[in-house]
Amino acid sequence: MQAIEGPPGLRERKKRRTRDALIRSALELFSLKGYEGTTVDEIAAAADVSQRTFFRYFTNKEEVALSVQDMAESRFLAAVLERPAAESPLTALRTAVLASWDGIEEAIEAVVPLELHVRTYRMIQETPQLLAAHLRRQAELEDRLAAEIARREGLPAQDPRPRILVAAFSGVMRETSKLWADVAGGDMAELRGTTAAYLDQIGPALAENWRS
Amino acid sequence: MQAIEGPPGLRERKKRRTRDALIRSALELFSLKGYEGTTVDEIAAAADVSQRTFFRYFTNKEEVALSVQDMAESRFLAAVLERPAAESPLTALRTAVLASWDGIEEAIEAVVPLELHVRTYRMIQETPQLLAAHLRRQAELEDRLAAEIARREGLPAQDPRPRILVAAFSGVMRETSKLWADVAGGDMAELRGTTAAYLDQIGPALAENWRS
DNA sequence: TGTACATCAGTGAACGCGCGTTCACTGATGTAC
DNA sequence: TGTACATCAGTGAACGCGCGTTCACTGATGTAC
Repeated sequence: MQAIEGPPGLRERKKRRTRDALIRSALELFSLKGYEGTTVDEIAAAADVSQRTFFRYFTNKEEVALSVQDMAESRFLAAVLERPAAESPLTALRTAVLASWDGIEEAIEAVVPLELHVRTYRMIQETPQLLAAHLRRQAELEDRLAAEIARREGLPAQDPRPRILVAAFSGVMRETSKLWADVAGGDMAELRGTTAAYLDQIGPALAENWRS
Repeated sequence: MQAIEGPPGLRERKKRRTRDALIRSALELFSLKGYEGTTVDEIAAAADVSQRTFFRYFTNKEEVALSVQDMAESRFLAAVLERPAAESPLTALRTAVLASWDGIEEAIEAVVPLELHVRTYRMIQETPQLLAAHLRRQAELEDRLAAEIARREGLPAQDPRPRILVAAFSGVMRETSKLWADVAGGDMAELRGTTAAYLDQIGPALAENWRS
């Protein structure tokens, strides 16, 4: 029997609040004192819970740093799963990522100020341990995306095309995300524009001669 | 005045031997007891030096695990720098990677048995912390490759094509490397074949319709 | 509406552990004359 | 070939530190009747 999700009870709402408080406290402290300069104990204290409780919500310190980022990636994956089978693989990825950005600012703001999230994104890029963890998660996402595309297209697991496509696509996303945080200062409209422009460059980038 | 590299003296040769001994001891222990199950003290003891000495050669435990892999990547980067400017970007990458594999088995064997290197490669893929560190280094390599291609082609820094090309290319390399370690059991001839075949799939992978 | 019980979020305190660093030092290798 | 000095790889011992875990427990929320 599958439990139908009703409105969350008091217990669930309190959990959500505790979790959000931990994330907010963590990102603020990271922004202030750096990732390595912040201890788990400090985060817990700032969120007014015990250190023990921190570890009930996050299995390690990395996880809280990447939690908002993670949410954005889950939305993207969910959006891909919803694309109609008629769309070509690249079109599906493209429309999915744009769709996943609808309402994302509100979703983030429900947890942390958008501006703090942008600062956190920059911090991830600059902190070797976090960048490494982030890239590993991205690689996991790429695996799932490639599997989904193979499924949609009815391809055998060893066909290389889904993985190659996803790698090129993800490369574009990595670059545009960096521009979004560093140059555009977190402006989503600009991110949409840059992403569309960069995706259009995939074909030319793989052409033999760039000077034609 | 640039010091011309003469043949290495006794001191240099001993350093090289100490370093190689540390790598060999480390990879063997990792293979035997896992990365996290092996301490730096054990590695140093197995190589018959003090723990203090270990940290003169490697800034941290990750670095020794990835050292052989690192060598292969340096060779690739060096090979790219040697490609004639007349070659198109994708051709340059392709010929460079194949060239960098000439004699690589001997270069690896000079440090550790090839078979141990293959087992290490698999271990890296399976150990979250190492995979993360490895992907971060790959990302750094991608940055340098993209910069070199932009330079060759005389492109402004913000042109997205070098980065997109390098991302797609690196995606192929990641996949074929995994196949090399997991399926081909470290056979370089097979790696060459798979890589060539996969690179030929880049174009088709980015085509709109895969069923044509 | 009230009672009895089950669930489970949060606690407090303590701890093991290995990484990476710091100190002042020794002795082998390299170099100059 | 020998002496005097400079360089630098390696040592030994000790330590600070924070992460992540373990224990037995409390009290708030949820549920059944």
